[in-house]
Amino acid sequence: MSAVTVQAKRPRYRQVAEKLKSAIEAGEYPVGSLLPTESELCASFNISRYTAREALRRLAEMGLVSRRQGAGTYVEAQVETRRYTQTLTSMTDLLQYAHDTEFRTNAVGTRKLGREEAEALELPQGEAWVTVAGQRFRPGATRPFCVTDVFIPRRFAAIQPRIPDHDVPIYQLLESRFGITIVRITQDLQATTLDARQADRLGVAPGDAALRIVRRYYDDSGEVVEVAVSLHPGDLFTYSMELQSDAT
Amino acid sequence: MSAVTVQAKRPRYRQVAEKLKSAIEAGEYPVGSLLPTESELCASFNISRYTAREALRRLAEMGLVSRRQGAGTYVEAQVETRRYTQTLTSMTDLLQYAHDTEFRTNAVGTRKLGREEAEALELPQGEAWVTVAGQRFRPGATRPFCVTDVFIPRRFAAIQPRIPDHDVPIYQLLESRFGITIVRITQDLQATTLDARQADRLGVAPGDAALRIVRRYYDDSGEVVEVAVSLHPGDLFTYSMELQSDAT
DNA sequence: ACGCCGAATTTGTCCGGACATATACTGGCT
DNA sequence: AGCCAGTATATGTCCGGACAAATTCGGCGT
Repeated sequence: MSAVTVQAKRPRYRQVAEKLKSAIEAGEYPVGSLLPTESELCASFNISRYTAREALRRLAEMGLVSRRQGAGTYVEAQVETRRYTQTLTSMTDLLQYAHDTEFRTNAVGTRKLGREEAEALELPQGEAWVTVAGQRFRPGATRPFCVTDVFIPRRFAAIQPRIPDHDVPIYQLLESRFGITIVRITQDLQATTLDARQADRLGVAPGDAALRIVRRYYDDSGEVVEVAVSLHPGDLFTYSMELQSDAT
Repeated sequence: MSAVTVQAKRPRYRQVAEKLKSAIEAGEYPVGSLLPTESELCASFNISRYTAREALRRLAEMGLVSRRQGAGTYVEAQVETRRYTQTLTSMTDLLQYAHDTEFRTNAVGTRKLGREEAEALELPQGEAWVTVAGQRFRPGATRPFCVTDVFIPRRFAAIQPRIPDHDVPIYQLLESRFGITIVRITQDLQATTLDARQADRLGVAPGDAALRIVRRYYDDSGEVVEVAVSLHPGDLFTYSMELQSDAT
């Protein structure tokens, strides 16, 4: 039995994809330039169009190239950027609130923001917003692990009656009620020191450390559809996230 | 000009994929069961195998089904979970440290963790770890916006000489030096109150609020290859993240 | 200069067929 | 009962061809 190099026999389209990937990495096809056309690849590699397309599809999935009908295959990146993805399925993942936590709505209303408030949230101050204030409790707890202030543009005011005792996140209420889709979410997390009013709402002492999370939800037109500000006592809450590498 | 319903003509494979998706959502094919085979789909929809495969490929990309050669197409989920992805290309994204910030290494060494320390980090306490302590400064700043403690398993001790004035993240050093791949990262963020020693390292007053971030890096075998603990003064640092919905 | 139209080009969709490879199943042997 | 080989089945790889749809670009006319 001879010691054969265990070079796993890879499919042709994979070999072609790897050759092209190397060429891109070597700078042979700079970012923005066009890759050879499918028929050119067929000729130079002596393969069928199926194999060429399969190779290009893999490169596109890696994010190295993009393809446009009628135009060609453009080089998008010189190296494959590893992507880590965070999968959000329910509020549990993003908001980290187990479904059995209890939300108590303290106030729902519509008002214009004061200048200070608008600046702190980086929102236009002239407009009126639907505002929701609430607390969130773990089962059996007497002291909330979160107080939240939510701001929603006035055009979604019809959502107000569904706010108290909602058991899905407000952004999902907006999605189903108004047929919009949240395509982008930003989150800012910062440590702050609680002032007297905040500490009172959280049931802790003023001056304690708290985690402040500002979430902004954007629809496909880029408009803000919700801003949520949460305060968590430092000893009661940890924000955990897990990032998985996209296996290729 | 008549008001024609702009029902865009969709390709056949897309129509087939949508039909199958609806059937899965309706519970016709429960999770774990087998979808019809390609040849069955060819017959029932009167399509070629190419079209059937293309439809199934879309379902697989949506995460609804998985395919195994020789076995068949298994239903993996009843509904498409919207996935939001966070792309990490460089340290800027994950660590949020611009490349022009300056890292000062305070100490590099090897030691066993004390019991308290090991428990706080949820690490085994018997083993020796390479430890790195450092501060990070913004250009021109006199006070650090971050102090970091890094723990690395002893088998990577050879990395130590490359630690001081590293300009790529340590986990990338480990990847290139030891040929490992980080496939999973977890991050825990919490607000804490600084004790005297921590405040001193950060150059702020004891009792101030700080953001504590614990990052754990895992390789493909599930082993921890690095644990990093960062402390950020509340007034100097905001952790921002942006999640993009995967357009389908 | 400007816009419109048609031709050429390029990728997208779809078909039929063939063989390879992984998996599951069946039946016989020990 | 348990192992093993053979067979059937399912997806994976690959080919050749055809037409559709989007894009590009040159030329023509105004």
